[in-house]
Amino acid sequence: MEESMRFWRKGPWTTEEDSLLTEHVKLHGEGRWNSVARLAGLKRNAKSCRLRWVNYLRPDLKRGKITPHEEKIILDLHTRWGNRWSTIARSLPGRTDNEIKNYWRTHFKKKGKLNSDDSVKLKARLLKRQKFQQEQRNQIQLQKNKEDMEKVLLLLEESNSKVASRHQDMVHEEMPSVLYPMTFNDSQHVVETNSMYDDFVLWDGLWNF
DNA sequence: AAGATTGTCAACCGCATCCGT
DNA sequence: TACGGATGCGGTTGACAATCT
Repeated sequence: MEESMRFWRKGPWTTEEDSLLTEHVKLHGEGRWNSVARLAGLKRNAKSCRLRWVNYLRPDLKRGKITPHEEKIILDLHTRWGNRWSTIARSLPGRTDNEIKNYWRTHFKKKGKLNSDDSVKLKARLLKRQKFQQEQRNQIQLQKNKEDMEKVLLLLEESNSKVASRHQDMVHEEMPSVLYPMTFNDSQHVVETNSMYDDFVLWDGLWNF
């Protein structure tokens, strides 16, 4: 109650406030931002303290411009996740969600409006690459599954044929689920891959929507 | 040179979710 | 299980700088 009546300072942080907050977090660690504000002698609310620390004072922050490599990652992940900035930020050590959000808005959102064709082409290129990578992963998995199946069949052949035939159904049921896809033929596999791709496109569209 | 426009980024706000009681 | 406070997230704002006319 008393806290809500308190007059909180707003606007840009001063160097004194920064050092007070930094010292306090160094001593007591992150979290409990309400008490941080009080104990550090700051006239700032909890949210303001947390934001200042996370976006500006944290020692592991990377300063300077977003590199082309980071830009590529941002584009890639935004295609996949949409505006989930904190999720994207986790893949870019030293960069904050706020930074990435600002970068996206200034560099891509407007460009998208001015030249939607370029944006569409870029997105299509990224999707194509992702589809290719996904198919490669599927191929690897398929190959692995075939090898596993051959091992299982070998074991089955080695066992008594009568016992094997009596328990074949059971063995199949107990087979690890990861082996199931290998029962598909190639054409079925392509269908499965394409439907996964369609799902991805659909979800991507929904995110952007 | 000066005003207008655009770009950048720190900070705020409201809402959602988490977590302890 | 319900409630309230703490925390996190994404959208938005506003101040300042840079660029344009």
